[in-house]
Amino acid sequence: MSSIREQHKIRTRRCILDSAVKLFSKKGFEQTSIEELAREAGIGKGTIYSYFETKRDIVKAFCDDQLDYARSELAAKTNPETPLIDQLMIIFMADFNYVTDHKEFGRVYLHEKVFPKEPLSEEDFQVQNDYFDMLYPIYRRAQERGELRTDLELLHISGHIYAIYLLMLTCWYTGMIATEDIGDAMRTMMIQTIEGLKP
Amino acid sequence: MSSIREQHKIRTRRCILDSAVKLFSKKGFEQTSIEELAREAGIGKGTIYSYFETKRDIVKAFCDDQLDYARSELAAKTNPETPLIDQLMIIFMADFNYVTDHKEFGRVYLHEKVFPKEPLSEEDFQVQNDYFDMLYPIYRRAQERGELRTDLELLHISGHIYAIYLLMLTCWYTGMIATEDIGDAMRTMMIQTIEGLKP
DNA sequence: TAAAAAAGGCGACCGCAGTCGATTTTTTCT
DNA sequence: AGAAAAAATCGACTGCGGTCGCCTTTTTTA
Repeated sequence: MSSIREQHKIRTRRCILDSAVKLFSKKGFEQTSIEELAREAGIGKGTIYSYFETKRDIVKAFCDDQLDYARSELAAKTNPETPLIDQLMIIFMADFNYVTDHKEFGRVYLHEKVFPKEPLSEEDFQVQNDYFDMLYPIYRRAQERGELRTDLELLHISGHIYAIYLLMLTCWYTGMIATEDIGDAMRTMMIQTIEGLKP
Repeated sequence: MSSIREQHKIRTRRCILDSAVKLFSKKGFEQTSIEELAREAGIGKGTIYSYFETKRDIVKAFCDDQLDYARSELAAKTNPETPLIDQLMIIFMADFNYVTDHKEFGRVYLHEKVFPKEPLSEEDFQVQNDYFDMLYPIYRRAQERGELRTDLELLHISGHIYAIYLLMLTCWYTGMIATEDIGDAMRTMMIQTIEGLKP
């Protein structure tokens, strides 16, 4: 039963997130105050805190939604029979482009997700697992085609690729690699990952 | 010429850092206020800001000092003729143990260093380069012994190993891997890095 | 050595993230 | 429908990070 109250809550939540995207993108995360955000959303300051626990949680909620959506879209776009490296590039460059397009959001989100203050909540673990679940079939298929070793755990393969993705992110945020060079760098490192460092 | 003023400044800076270590370790970074820190150090609040630009910079300064020291110590401890994997484990587990012993410091430091708000300053780049310079001889020697491919750039090799280190850090901070299992996990992933994912 | 200049120290003050109790709106009960 | 309970909204308030201009200490100048 979707009462007036429930509908209203959903609408208010959306409104807060929309206002946040607008203001954080325009002025930056730190430079936007909660009061400003409340004004933009047409509600009181305290109300925001009954929807989100902290300012950073607003970013987190938005990014979780976006990634969820982006990844479901993506599943349809990748052809599971193309070479692994090509699939990886499509998947991770999509994520990466999202970050470069929303630098402020990405930074706050990554701080929370990669080096959180407290261990991940049950719910956050689930988001992480859903992500891995999406990738496992791709790796398994690549194993079947003989592109990946079959004596490795899928978890370790997933982790390894993710590590390279993190490396690319930090290289970009620190300014070591320019936006336009990321594609090449990512491909190089992904290939190196698959081939190994050993002669 | 080391005037009264200069000596006093050095002593005050040390005092701030010592007080910070004490309080941040005991109560946590966010839970310690600058006023408290100033009281502990026996100086005024404003004075702290003539030594450090922000609260996080205090952590950054401390960690930079510590890592610098720890790495110089380490150079002496590793035998360049032992197998690469053993050298890597000694180096990266030393860094890692430092982080597990100073979780709060590590977290703030990693946020700044891995996903900074602004691209790294010239000075911070230098710290990064010094670190790489320390590792290059190790990789080069491993290439000469036939443990690593010689057709790869040292930068890419370094980056790859660093990526695995970052992965271990995030697994620990998110609670995916317990402290006592990190050693095994790191070794597994390092070996996988060297061997590659390809059959 | 006295005065001028420079550097350092300081805490009241400002703006903002987050809290809390009072108030309004919606739902449930009779 | 009306009363009581529950949920949601709100903005004044609190505590903290960071600033700024005034005061003290040290150094330089003459």
